Amino acid sequence: MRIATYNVNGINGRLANLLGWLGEAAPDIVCVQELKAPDDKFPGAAVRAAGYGAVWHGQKSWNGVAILARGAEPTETRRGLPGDPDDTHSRYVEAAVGGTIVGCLYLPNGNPAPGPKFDYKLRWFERLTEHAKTLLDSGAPVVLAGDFNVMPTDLDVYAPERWVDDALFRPEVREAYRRLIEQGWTDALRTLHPNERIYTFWKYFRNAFGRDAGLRIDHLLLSPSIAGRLVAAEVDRDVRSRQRASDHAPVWIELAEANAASPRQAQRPRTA
DNA sequence: ATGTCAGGTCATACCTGA
Repeated sequence: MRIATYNVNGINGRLANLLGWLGEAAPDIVCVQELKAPDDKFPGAAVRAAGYGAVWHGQKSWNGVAILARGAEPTETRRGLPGDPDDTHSRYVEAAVGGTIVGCLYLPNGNPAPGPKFDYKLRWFERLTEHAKTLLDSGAPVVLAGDFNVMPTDLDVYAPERWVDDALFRPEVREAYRRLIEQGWTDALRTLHPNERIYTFWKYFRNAFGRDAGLRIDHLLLSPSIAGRLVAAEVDRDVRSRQRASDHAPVWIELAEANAASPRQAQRPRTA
């Protein structure tokens, strides 16, 4: 089973790009961020025609998240994080797909820092971490995927010294990410590629992609009950080079099939 | 500071967020 996360940066403006990639990569589940469209402007018919069921939580102009499932209808289990009824941003949607709980998130950018936007980012991160603990405690197989807007370490930034005061890299934010991981989550890409420079985002400015001046900010986190099934994790870099591309590339993981006969299966992938 | 996008509007040229 392949699960991807892709910040599309406008699902309608870049629909052809998204559909092209879906057709080639055929991921089983896709977490999409930055729809930049209200619920009634989500291109549900086109997504369905591509073979995907979907749940979405849209918003006019900004934010917006969706979960796509190939040949299946995701069952929505939550929209919006608990902990702040006054939060109007559409940044979290969660669904069950074939026994796996998928949380799709778009963590606030937080710039400029310091400031109210940065405060909101830190509060949102805290709410995410609290909810993540609840998910872990359930024991269910969970994937938390999306645009976290945080580079976890120096290895995840082309020029760390230039980003130390940025909301995506300030110590408070890296610390928040570390606390989340330490609950027991597995950062899929970093686990399979511990020493590689891997980026998922390149700014549109100054030929950032051409210079490979990138950031790793899109992450897939696995609960312990599913982490043992991780067999691959990659970035579809080529997608970033295309016409009308998002500034993010899709990131995907491959999970070995769960043993249908024993739902509480082993923590390690089975070998032939 | 620079740069590039997409979406939205007191619209055909700006503004914002990223």
